[in-house]
Amino acid sequence: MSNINPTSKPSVRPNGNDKPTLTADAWASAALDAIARSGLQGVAVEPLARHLGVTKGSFYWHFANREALLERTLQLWEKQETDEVLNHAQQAATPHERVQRLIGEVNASKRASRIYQALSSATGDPMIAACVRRVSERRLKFLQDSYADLGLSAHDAREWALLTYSVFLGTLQIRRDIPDEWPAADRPAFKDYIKFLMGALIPNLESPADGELVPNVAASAANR
Amino acid sequence: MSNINPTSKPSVRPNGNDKPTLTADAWASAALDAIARSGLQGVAVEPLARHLGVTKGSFYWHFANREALLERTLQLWEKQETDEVLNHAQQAATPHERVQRLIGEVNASKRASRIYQALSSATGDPMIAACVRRVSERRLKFLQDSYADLGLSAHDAREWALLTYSVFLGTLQIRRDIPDEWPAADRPAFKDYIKFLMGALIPNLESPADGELVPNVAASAANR
DNA sequence: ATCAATCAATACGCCTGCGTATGGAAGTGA
DNA sequence: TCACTTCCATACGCAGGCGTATTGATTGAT
Repeated sequence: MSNINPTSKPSVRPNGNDKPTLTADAWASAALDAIARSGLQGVAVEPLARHLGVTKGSFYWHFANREALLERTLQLWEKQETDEVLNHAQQAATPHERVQRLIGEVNASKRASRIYQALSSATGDPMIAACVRRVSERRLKFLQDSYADLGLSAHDAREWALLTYSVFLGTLQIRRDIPDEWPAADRPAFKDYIKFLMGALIPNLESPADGELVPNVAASAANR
Repeated sequence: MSNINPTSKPSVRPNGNDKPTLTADAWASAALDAIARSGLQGVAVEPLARHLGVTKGSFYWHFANREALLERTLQLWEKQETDEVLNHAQQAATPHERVQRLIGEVNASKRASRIYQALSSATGDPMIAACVRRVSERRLKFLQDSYADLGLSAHDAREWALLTYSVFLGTLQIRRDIPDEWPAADRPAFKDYIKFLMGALIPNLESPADGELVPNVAASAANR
């Protein structure tokens, strides 16, 4: 009898001592690591089994097939992505600080960036595409809401959100493609550039003389 | 005897009528198409041979192995990428217009975006990484030079180039991940957002009162 | 103590892609 | 015409991943 049960089934039987007996989520977690390392093709049953120190016999008890593992892995990723990343910025009190935190997030783990890009470039699988879509839309809406809370109109908030999110995504890719061109986090140039980004990505709302918003970036010269 | 010749060998023997006899570049071109369609794993000898209507026997005459095809394909991509994309912007007279053209390029072919991302996510192969790195560095330097020609200092030009390039890359990814959130090129919201981008990504150099450059984005309210 | 359920190992067949070996057809030069 | 080159087909062995079938070991319940 195979465990076709797609939902959760902890079965975390500590077993007393040495053999923890794997969980479906353990496989999904390992699959996520594999995506970060080797892309989507890293999600292969036999290599994963070897990595976990077991054989295929274990896998096909927990999952019907590779597709099922992929589905579970995507659920795990989507949950982590929205819970951890967005909640971090969500906790910020002011919308101003919320956007700031998201911008600072560009220096976050390369792992998340690699997973995202690996999934994003998997254009074939509609399940993956839908998952990436949901995650990306949620991020964008979060940004748009933040800008709206800053006092921008829906139209302007959308434009600023698109701008900032594209900077976020693009920066992740730059850090991957040409890491040498990106200032290391411990060098002064890093904080310098982050300040520049803050100025460029946060509208200046101080001159509503005619009732219109006039966003201005901070003077980059002030950063030096 | 195999054709280990890595350099060019046209051998475009029209053959008179119906069988054009393939070229190494024909294989490379097909491989590039495959990357755009199915990612790096699309570069497989037998599927490509089927696609071209021949068998492996043809391939292993033109190339030593799959790696050699990849190398040739990367050369082709690098050439097209720098020649076609950058030259288009290069022709612009003023640096201001040069940056504008690059920004407008975000609406360019999805094919180029897919190829770039597929190669970028191939972190394993150092040959691919080096190629992506060269292409990306060239683009960034082009942007930096453009901003420098605009009158910015080397430091400021670098920051603006990083910003604009990240917007460029990020926008390509947004258009792939959440195409519905991106205004279609034929709708007024598109030109609207492009204008917004121009304002946000082109520094305003009109107030050098104290000799310092004070870049400002244009009022987004002016776009409506 | 026994029985059933849980989890995993082993062994098998299948498919697909890589690379090689060999031969063959079409043109080319002598 | 005969040798030789160019380009491709065919056939083969190999490796690796997927999925199945079967068996085995450990545990929990009765």
